[in-house]
Amino acid sequence: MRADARRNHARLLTAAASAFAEHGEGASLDDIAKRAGVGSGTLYRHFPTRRALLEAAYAARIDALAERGDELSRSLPPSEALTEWLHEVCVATIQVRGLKSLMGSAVADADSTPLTACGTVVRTTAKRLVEQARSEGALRPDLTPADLLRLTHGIATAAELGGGEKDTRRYLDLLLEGLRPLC
Amino acid sequence: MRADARRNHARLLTAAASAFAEHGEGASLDDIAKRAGVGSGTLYRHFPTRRALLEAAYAARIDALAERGDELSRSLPPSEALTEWLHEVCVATIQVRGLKSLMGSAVADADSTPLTACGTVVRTTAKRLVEQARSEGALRPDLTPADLLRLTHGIATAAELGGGEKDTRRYLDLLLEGLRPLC
DNA sequence: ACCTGAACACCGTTCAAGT
DNA sequence: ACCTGAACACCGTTCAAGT
Repeated sequence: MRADARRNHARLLTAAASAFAEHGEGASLDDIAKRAGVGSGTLYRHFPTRRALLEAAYAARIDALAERGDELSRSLPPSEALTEWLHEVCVATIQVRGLKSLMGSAVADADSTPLTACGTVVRTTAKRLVEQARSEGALRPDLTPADLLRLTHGIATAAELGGGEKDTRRYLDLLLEGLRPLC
Repeated sequence: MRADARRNHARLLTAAASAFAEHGEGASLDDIAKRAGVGSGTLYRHFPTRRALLEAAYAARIDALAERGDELSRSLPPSEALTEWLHEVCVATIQVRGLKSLMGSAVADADSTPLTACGTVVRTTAKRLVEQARSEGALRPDLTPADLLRLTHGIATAAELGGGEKDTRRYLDLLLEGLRPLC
């Protein structure tokens, strides 16, 4: 990769991050190219689709979420670790502007949407946490990690329609009540 | 209202309905005006915002949903009537193209989004069904009708990310499990 | 090998002119 | 009172020309 290409790539990423933060996932691509000081063609060369740019812009945030999953599974009992991690996914979905649609397609059915890098990372973490909670008998056996991620995304959507971040815990707890094995 | 105005209004509504069905809520307004055989200014005169047009295009569908709520509350025990109605809301949200964002803003917090006609109708029906289920002791007392509508919208979102309509029942049942009073 | 930016297509929105 | 459609602004996307 040529030096100027590498530099443009980096400038596009920072420009994209701030534009998405300001205007959400629909931010103008032309504006992003301008902020980065490159021609619009250069943006398309590096990131052929809006999704590719979104994915790249939030890769670090997604990795941080995966890292948090590992931390939680080390420091808490399995079922609490899972609960807490799903809550953090909810909060990130709501409060990080532009992340929502990316998370949505990351947890969508793999047959209908091609699996994204973000999807792989998030599913891997979910899988580990779910398996640990299940082996403790804290989770219905008929739920896949993908089910849980989708339901959590739904809860984030619901909380966003309500009071925002302050409803995430309450709504998630209601859901998780239904996910426990029947008593 | 002048005769041609009334005619244009009607033509715009049918054109909008088919365009939204084909291309979702983002359908081109210019294309809708063309299909209706009117100038674009006429569309804006009748429906100043995209939301106003969406609202008008789906008014009948929303009224039908309210009507179903009344039928269900007459023919089923309160808690089943509520469950069944919420399921029908889910199914409509997923399968009627373009309806989703309208339903979303209909159940959003009234402080952040001005209450729509669709919101009023849907909330009124939810309120009656929730009150009947609650008086039977079948529902947590800390849940408002708005909470339930938001959670249901979240469930529809989750099901859409998964297998579509075939997951609505399963996901909704999981949620409703958590909404029952603690045993 | 990579970049630039003009060019094209498309869309939303407004408004002067028309009936 | 209502309609028309040209005009403007804005955006996504491509690609010939340039280094």
